[in-house]
Amino acid sequence: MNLTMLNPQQRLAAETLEGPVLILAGAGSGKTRALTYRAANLIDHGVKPWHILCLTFTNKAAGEMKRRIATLVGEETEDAWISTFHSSCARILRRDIEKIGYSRSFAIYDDDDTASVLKGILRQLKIDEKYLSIKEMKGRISAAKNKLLTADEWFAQSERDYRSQIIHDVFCQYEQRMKTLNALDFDDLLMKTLELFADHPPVLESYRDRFQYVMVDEYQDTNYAQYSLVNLLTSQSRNLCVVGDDDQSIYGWRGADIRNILDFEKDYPDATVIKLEQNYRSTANILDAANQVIAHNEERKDKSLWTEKAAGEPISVFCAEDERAEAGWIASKIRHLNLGGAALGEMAVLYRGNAQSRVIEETLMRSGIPYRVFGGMKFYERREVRDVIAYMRVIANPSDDISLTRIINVPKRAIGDSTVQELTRHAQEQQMPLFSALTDLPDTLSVRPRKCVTDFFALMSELMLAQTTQPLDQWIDTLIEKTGLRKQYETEDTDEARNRIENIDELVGAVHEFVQKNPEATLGDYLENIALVTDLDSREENGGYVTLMTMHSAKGLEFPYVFMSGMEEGVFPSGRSSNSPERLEEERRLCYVAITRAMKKLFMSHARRRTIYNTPNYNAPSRFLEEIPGRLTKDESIAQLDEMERSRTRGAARASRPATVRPAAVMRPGDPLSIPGVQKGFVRSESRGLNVKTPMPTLREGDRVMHRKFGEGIVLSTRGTGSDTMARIRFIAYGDKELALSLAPLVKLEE
DNA sequence: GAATAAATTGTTTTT
DNA sequence: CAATTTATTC
Repeated sequence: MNLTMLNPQQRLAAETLEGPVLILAGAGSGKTRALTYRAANLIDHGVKPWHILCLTFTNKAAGEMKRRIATLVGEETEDAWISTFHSSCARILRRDIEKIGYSRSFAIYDDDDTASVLKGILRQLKIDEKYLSIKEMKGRISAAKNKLLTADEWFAQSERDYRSQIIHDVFCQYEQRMKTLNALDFDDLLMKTLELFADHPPVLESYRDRFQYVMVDEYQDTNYAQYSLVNLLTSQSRNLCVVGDDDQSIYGWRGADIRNILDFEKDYPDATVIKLEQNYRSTANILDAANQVIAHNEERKDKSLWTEKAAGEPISVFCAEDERAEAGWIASKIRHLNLGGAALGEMAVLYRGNAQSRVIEETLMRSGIPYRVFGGMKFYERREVRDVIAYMRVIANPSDDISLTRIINVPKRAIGDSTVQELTRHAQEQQMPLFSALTDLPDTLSVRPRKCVTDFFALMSELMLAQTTQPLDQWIDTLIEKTGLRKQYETEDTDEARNRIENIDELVGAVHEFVQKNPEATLGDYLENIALVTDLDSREENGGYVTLMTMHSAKGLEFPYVFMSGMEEGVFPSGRSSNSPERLEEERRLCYVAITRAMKKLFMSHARRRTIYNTPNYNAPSRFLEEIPGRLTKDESIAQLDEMERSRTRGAARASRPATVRPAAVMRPGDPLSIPGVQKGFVRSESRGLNVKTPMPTLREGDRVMHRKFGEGIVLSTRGTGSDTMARIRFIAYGDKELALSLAPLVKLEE
């Protein structure tokens, strides 16, 4: 194996093949490279690929690793398991879950599905949602499962008060219901695998024999269940190599336990510890900022990243009037980067919460900048897509009542709520799945609904039969055709309907593609594939669009140009973390993750006024901004004014006729630019005399202008002459406005 | 049973 | 505010 491409630490990581290994890999330190070389080196040393297990958190990371190992060792990697925790567990369970009393055709339920299950239970137990919400219940169950606690065990360690009893009841019902539905939630995938191993030692033994070399990526994000799984598999071979960075632990709220990585050396006193501290990604300025921010955390392993790269450009910081102006600044910067030769695919706008994306989206759309939003409403969460999938799921697993109730009246076929309730009640009495109630009809049902239900059952039978006779790609066409799922939108002449048709077609296309890639694939294979996939996995690098995503989703990615928006107290760090030092440290780690995504240039922005739930908020700049030394930043809120001033003087000097002098523009109370409490940015303008008379710019169609409040815009048209000239201007962030040139604080921008 | 109007309610992050 | 859920009318 040629390891000369690696630095000494990476090389040590790739060469330490036996025994426990801890690789502490800082951001951008080439950890994937070290890991892939290590896997390749194992194979090079005669380890058979099927003895290797690589566990990651995302499909994307797994795919990337698989691809890179393949290029190093050729096509021999097919037999190695390189996949996410969840899909590895699903694969193990598909084989042997019958040993613990489930059917192998089990469905994997996502958040929406489990919420429906819980909703039904809360309704049945007549529990007021205000007393115990679905959201809380989901959280409780997930947290318990992450700690491998059953409902009873959870109750035993709870306060055991009345409310805990209720929670316990719901928890028990949930478990029971999931079993009759033949469904597993995400956490079950791990927990049931461990249950299988605990109850059936020979199964565990077979996997221990198989996986003699185990590697775990992002170890700082493992929860107790994942930790247990890994340690159970490797307790004999002791060939466990984990990679991670305690500074990038950002999933604590989801049960990830940072102690798993902090205590690795306690778990394995003989572990080889390797630190990767050279960063290959970011400029020195960016790295310096990241180091300075994270240094404010108490609980962390001591390490510091360094780089050979030059200082690079300073970090641009911008204080905007409100979130629209912030978005306008971002759009303006993106446009200028793009004009300067940078591809849109090299840029990412990051934010703390998905809700923040909307204003940015609107602004980018208005300025004609192509973008794609990742996270948020995912493709597989669209209603029409879920409807198609629900059909597929019922056909693969007729016990899946949740999916069946979803589609029983989609498209509309006159099976209304009351009929469904009748059927559900009957099924429950007879202890059978809802699907069986479609043939075994309750006597109470009247003639009309009876016919509708029978017709529906005939349709489903037909589809089930077709599924056994047709290849999957042909069958999906049959499904769309016979159900009329596409047709229901064809008659509708709205953008929404067209969009839904587009999504259905895209899903059908995806199935066809899946069959192309896996000719032997069954319906079950396809369903499994989509159950564990997210839209993050579909991101193409260097696409011709700007990437919009949360800071969490950005982990593991890198972009030459990164915008961190909403750098405000209460937004980032999130208001919910302010009362807990641990949570604040996690927010800071998130900030560290976000900063270290940037390769060449980082932009940070905050808004003085931000509208949240329709109420204006005035937030102070984020503490994280203050944790970055001033020598690394450049305040663009002032720079923008400088630019205005420069353009103005230039414009005035060049003006062939005497500049029109206009009366002093006086700031009035209530003017958005003079809200009390301003510390940064535009308030400086007063001291810099920007509010006094300025020459009226001569503008023509197509000119780019900068407005003090509205930011950048393009002149659409002008009318009138002299001091009465009015210009219609399309602002990036604020849309079209008609302004009097003699009054508006406008300057022409030089291209 | 379906279409429409009214009312409610929520916002971190996600494999 | 917008999206979802519930009430009302046909």
